[in-house]
Amino acid sequence: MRERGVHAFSLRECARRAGVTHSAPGHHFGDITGLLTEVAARGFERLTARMRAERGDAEGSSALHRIGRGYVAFAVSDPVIFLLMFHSDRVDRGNPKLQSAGAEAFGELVSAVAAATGKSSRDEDALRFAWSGVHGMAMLLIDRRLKPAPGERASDPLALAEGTIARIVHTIATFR
Amino acid sequence: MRERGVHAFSLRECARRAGVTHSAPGHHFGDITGLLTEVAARGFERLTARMRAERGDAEGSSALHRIGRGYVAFAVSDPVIFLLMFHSDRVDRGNPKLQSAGAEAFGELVSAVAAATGKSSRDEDALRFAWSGVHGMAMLLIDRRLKPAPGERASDPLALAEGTIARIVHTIATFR
DNA sequence: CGGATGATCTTTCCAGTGTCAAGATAGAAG
DNA sequence: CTTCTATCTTGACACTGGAAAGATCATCCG
Repeated sequence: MRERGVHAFSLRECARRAGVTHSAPGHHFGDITGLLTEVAARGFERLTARMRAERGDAEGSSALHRIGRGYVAFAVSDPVIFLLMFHSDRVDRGNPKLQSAGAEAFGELVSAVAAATGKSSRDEDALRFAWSGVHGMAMLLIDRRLKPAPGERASDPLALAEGTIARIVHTIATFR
Repeated sequence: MRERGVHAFSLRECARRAGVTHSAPGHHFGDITGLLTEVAARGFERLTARMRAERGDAEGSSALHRIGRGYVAFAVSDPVIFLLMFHSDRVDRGNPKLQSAGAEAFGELVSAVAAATGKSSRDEDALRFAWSGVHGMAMLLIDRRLKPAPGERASDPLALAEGTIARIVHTIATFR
């Protein structure tokens, strides 16, 4: 999948590399959607882990900044899986494991936003704002749609995100 | 494509519905990537038209708000094509027609951001912030990942975006 | 010990797919 | 009247996902 994109992924090639016959995968995952759904679910688990690691024990708006950085970093480091997780029409969105893995990742964002706003009750507006900004950043970076400003180094795509993330966090921290 | 997603699109079924034989499309578009690329390019032309129509003759930060609304509205009204345009691995990103159509759509955003900031020189930070926010909003709405706040009607997905777009625009208008 | 059970994988088959090469058709150009 | 070009067809090939049926084998239970 990483080599040639989701569309080029094939059960048979997958089985070949695993050293089994072409219908062994079908036995374990039902069909190709089942397999991709499992891969996506594990992707969400990895996203959660990445965000937690990046957050560490940070508090306040620093926590949100780091969660955002972890989110974008994960997307950039594994773009094909990230796209599969969020925007592929080849996964089963109703799958319970996928849903709960997604919800857990989302929970990290919720708690970080709460840390940044200092509010006890969930602020849906702040959540939407934060998620949209960070997710859009991730998607645009994946597609290499953002160009470095004049004088800015482009070597690390994450560096391009840093300023925007800071701006998002700052805006949220001053939400009223 | 709209009926069953990009992954289920088939040249042969396409030809069947067009009333021609299975390899007529190949003659016109080379291969399936060529056809999808053409569809994506026309998608960008429609996106541009949609944003222009929504902007009308608005000026200042109102212009940016409307451009953002047009962007999101297009994405929500034709999600499969929007996804194809931005994040499919089945289009040829190097295609000149696709690139120029994309650049023209981007130009609308650039000019709207300039209108909102009032700056004459292009502000890359503001651009990134605006584009990330609006694009992320569009993607999350497409995937139905945003839930209405308590007491908020969910009937129209665009309504969920309105507040966030306003917040983005306001933040940009006060960029310094 | 010995049979039942269930998990894992294989074999075989089918309809469907993208792509290619070669040919047909027909209108326009000269 | 010939040539050219665009459009499409015919026929073939290797590949795909999936279904059905069977093989192998460890484990459990009496």
